[in-house]
Amino acid sequence: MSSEELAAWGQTTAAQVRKDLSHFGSFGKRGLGYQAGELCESLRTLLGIDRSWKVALVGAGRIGLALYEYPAFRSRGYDCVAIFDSDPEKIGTAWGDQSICSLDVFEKVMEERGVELVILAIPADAAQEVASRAVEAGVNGILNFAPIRLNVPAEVPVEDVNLVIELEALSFQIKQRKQDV
Amino acid sequence: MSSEELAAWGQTTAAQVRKDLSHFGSFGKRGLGYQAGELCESLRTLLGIDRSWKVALVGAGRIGLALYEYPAFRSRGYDCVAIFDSDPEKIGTAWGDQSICSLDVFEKVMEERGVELVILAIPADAAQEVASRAVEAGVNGILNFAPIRLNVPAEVPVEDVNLVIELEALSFQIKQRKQDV
DNA sequence: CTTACTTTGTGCATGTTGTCTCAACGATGT
DNA sequence: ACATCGTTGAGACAACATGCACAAAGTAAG
Repeated sequence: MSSEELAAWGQTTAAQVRKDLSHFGSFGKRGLGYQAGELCESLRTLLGIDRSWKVALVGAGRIGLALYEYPAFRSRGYDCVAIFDSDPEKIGTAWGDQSICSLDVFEKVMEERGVELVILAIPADAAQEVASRAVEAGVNGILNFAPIRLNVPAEVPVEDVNLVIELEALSFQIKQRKQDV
Repeated sequence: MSSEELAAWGQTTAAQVRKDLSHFGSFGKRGLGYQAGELCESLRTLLGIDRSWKVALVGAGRIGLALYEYPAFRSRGYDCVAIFDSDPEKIGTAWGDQSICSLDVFEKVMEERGVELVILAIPADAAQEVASRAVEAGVNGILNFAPIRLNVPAEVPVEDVNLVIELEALSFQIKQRKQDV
């Protein structure tokens, strides 16, 4: 597969593909292109997705449920090993093979089950506190759905997913294009 | 409110705040700072979020439900005026005040209700077809949760939300930091 | 009025990112 | 063996974003 082909696939340019890949090493053969399977495997290793990760889900609301049931999740090696919620009515009930835990036992469960990633699917006003406790408990990274900027040490990466901002970005782009015309 | 204060709030530098704002005009008063309410209003207008948008939700699965029930949605002016699904068992049932429509009447409903934005919360293999039909029906923008790169004309903006990529980005960052140490 | 203080908006210098171009290299065919 | 073709990897260059520093401008106090 040539860089040209990869570029078409990823909506970018051939030069960009080659530069990005060469940043990590030399994967291609001149005159021939890249060996797809081999390249894929190398990239998986480089990206750290050649293994499975232990994930805890905080927040058993609708967003939490949608994530928990999302098939691509497990198939890509993200194993949900714990679910937490603060609602007493939910605690003790189960989703699939996971029973929902109280936040009172957060630290204990996190350590026992060796959680590496935390997904925050809770309201903004509770997110910072849970994030801090997760960091304290030694978590490696946080995926944050709450609409606030988490304050955590720089060595703990945070990825934010903010649906409202996504929609607002769309609105802005639409407005821009209408004005251009 | 000074640019310094705004910068701390948004985790950036004062110079960055001033430069970004000055890109759109001159909002501040020297020696005084920015008048928060006024600035907010100006930005809302500039971003195109000073009005409400008519949204159609395609896909009445768990992700669709989570989005539909997300309170920040409506409170920010995104009004869901239609829900579509391909599952015959869901068609005709209702969520709140919206009954779920068949994709057979997609074009008709889109026009009747004046839909401006489409949210795709459906599997990857159905997303491209619906996206094309939405463009054909004159949609202004697409928020895409399906894990594929949609092929649409450049004048229709698309925002992608890909949860797996988000997690993989986290995995990569974690791996990087562990190696640095 | 004048002086001291605060804060913006912008020119400039620096670093990062994306694009173009081309020599090096491997494969293929004569 | 040799020439030709196709493709990579890297260096040069342009475009862009970021951070710094300062003049301009406005406030406040004596």
